[in-house]
Amino acid sequence: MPELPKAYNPAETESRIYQKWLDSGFFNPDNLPNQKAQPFTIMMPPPNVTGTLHVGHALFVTIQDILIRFRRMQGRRALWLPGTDHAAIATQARVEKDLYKNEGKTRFDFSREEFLKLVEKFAQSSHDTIINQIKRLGASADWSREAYTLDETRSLAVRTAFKKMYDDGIVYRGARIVNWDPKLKTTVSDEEIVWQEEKTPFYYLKYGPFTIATARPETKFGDKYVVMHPDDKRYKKYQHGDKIDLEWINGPVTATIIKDPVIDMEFGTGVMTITPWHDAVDFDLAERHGLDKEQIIDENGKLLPIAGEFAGEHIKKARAAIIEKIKAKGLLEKVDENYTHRIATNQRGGGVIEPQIKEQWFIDVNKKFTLADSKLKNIKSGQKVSLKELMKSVVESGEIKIIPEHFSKVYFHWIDNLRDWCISRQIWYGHRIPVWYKTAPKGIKFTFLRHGQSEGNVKDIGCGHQDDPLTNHGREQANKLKNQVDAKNFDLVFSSDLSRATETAQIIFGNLHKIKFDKRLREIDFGDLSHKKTTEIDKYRVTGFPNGETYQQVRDRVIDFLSDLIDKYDGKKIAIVAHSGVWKALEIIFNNKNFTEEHLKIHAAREPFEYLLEKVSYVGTEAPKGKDWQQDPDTLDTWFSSGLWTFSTLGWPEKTKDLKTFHPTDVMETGYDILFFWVARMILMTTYFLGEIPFRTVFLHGLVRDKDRQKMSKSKDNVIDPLGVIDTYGADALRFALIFSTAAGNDIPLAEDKIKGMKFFANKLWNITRFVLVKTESLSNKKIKLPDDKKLSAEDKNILNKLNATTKAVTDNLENFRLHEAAQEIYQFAWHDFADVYLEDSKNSDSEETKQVLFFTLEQILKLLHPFMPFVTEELWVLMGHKKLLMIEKWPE
RNA sequence: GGACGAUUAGCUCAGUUGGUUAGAGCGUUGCAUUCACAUUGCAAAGGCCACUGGUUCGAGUCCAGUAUCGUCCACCA
Repeated sequence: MPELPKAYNPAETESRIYQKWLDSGFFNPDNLPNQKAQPFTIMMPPPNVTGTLHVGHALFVTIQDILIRFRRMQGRRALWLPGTDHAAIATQARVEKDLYKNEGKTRFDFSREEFLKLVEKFAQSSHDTIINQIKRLGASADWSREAYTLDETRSLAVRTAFKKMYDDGIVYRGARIVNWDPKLKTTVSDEEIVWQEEKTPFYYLKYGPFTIATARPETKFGDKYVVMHPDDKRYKKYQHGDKIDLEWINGPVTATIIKDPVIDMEFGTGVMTITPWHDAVDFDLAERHGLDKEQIIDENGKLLPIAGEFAGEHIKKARAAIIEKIKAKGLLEKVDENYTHRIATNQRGGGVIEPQIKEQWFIDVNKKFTLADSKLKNIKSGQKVSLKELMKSVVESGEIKIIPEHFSKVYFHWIDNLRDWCISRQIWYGHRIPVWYKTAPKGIKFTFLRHGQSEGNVKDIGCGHQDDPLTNHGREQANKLKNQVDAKNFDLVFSSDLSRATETAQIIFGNLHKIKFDKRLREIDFGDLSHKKTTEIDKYRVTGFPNGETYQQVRDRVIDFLSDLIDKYDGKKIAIVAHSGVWKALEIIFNNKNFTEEHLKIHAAREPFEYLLEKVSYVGTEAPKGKDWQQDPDTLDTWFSSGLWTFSTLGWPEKTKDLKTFHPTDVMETGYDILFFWVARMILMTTYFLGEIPFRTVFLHGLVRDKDRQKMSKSKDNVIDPLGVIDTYGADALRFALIFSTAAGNDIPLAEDKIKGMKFFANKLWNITRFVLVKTESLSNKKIKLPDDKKLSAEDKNILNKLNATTKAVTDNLENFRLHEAAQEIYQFAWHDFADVYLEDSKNSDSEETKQVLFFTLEQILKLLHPFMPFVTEELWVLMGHKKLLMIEKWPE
């Protein structure tokens, strides 16, 4: 037997062992011995490609690797699928920061393509770094399946997802108040905002007979509503809707009194004016009362012409001058210099958020839709549900278990307060929104003329068959229309069929125009649904139309037709003679609208109806054919693609074997700080798209802090660099220190002493093995079988009993996610029961049984410890003479 | 303002469904050293389990309240 060094050397061992594992192929579940075994899946939370490994990564890698290695040894087909996240805003902000620091440039000094190349280059090198660092921790992940949120498969998943949500009316475009970052020039989600305390002067201004208080006088130019609580006795004499003329910053304005209970009577004077364009509360209030909204500040944070002489100035700089003017006009009553309030800033890049009303894409969390195919416990296939209800249901039913349990409450609370999710971002790096627009620069003026009634069967479609000629009554209707329109005004006339519509058109236009017939127009048919309810009609978007067509088929045809018109007839006036179903289709589609009562009224009428077509939009997974289509410049919130992670990584939307085998996944292990950002979004996306849960257990870990419970930060100089730690103490020591003695969900204080202690433990194992090997050298039969009970000494029995108890405890604790307890059990047994006691006693015994118990017990210890300290255990396993890898040894029972 | 946690040895933390004498790591003190390991071993000191009540045969554990600390969410015109 070769002489072993006196101390374990992790640096020499780890890379060699890792390569051995890689060569074995067992990280890939397809290569594991038992292909019929139950799978066990964990999707790795993809680290951002923004930087290098920190202890947070080390923690999640450790926990997940422990779970995976444990289950793999239990014989499960364990898949740990790794990947990285493009982290749109974070990555772009990082590159922009470097660019500005090194070259003094902004992204607007480059073309979109040039800039993206820079970001991609950075992302690629950052990716390589972080992946190699994760490997150094011993991660037994299946690198052959590695995914990236921005790679081709994942991008297709994103586009497919967007399109389906759009088709279901879940994704919509709307003008709403959003968090606008003037610095990065993008919207930011509610979750990405951090609040900072700021001491600022608080101005009391005279607003006619009232005094209003504000910290932001620069937003007040357009204020023309003054709001107070309906129960406020001080302002009893003013009625809701009263108008008052008063002198304001840039001259006289007429103010309107609004009474609303949202006002806090105790705060300030109990009266405020509102700025709906730049404040979420004011926006809601304005929406409630139907008030005007006016933009004061532009996208760069500069004042607009409404500010008069201050127009064009940046709000920060303008404030002092504005206050001077207010003072000069005698409108300043007093100033409170000791006022603190909180300002919203962007977590990434730190710009001060200036709310704006902007056209953005949203996910509607309250809209009911039909979940066609549900495998969920409390939701039946075909049931109508909202995303909120879905998200709640799967946790309430216990299908998804959150550990520690109290986070369920936090989760429910969050859902109750959830607003529609703004998913569009005005940055460049990320998934571009799969919507294309074709614009008609001059616009096409449509006039819709409903054709007269025809003969034939009047079934549920009220106007008969489209190939039937007009009735006498139909001719009367056509003549009536003729008197209502001036035929000379039109450049072009389309009819939707060759019979009654063409006949109607001929009556109206005579020989003035050649009547064009377009087959696509004829085939566009939403039916005459005037007599139905809107909810019934809207259903067709999901279930298809009475004639068997899907909404998407009809829509694509309409878009194709309109796109052709834009190519050929921009600036023209076109009359379309058709039945109401056609018009409805056109209008609804090019405006991206749901059916409304308003549509029904219009289409029930027989009067000509005008519409200006300026733009048509197409939503699809690929760009539409034809010229001049412009893709939406916005990108998607990074969490949109992350939300698809558990199934996009398995190849969705293709129906892959992997998807069938490994989904739903077993465990989602991540930090509690991204429960809302990510975990909730995965539940939303997966239940919606797959009708099943993304994972059975959510296992949340805490934040790693320093020994004094302080957050690690560069400025405090208390950052523990995991790579430095690995170099000094070994990956096993770091892993063990991270999970030892900290319960799930709690923050983890990590001191260097703790890691050092764990290195001692690895070394202890090394020397235990050295001793056992020397002691058992004479054992001829290395295939140990437990000796008969009768021959065993009291010491032998005692240690075997303890081993048995430890094995049970470790297994039980691992199965129930009590990793820290499992670690302590095995630590205690290996060191204080086995080494301190039994091993010492064994020095006085030379019996065959003792040697066998020594050898057997050590084997079991290495197995139990392998998930926690994979490197040293694997190395010792080999030194004990085993040919097969420890990583696929059978877990002790 | 709302929600959720925490309070156990000098320090950092465990303690699963209530059940004998409350545990670990580090630190402290004493002893040991040709021994697999000084990156060690043996031993010891150190706790009114925040406080006050309650439920129970029995409470660190369950309930109510108080205090202190922390986290998250909303929001301050």
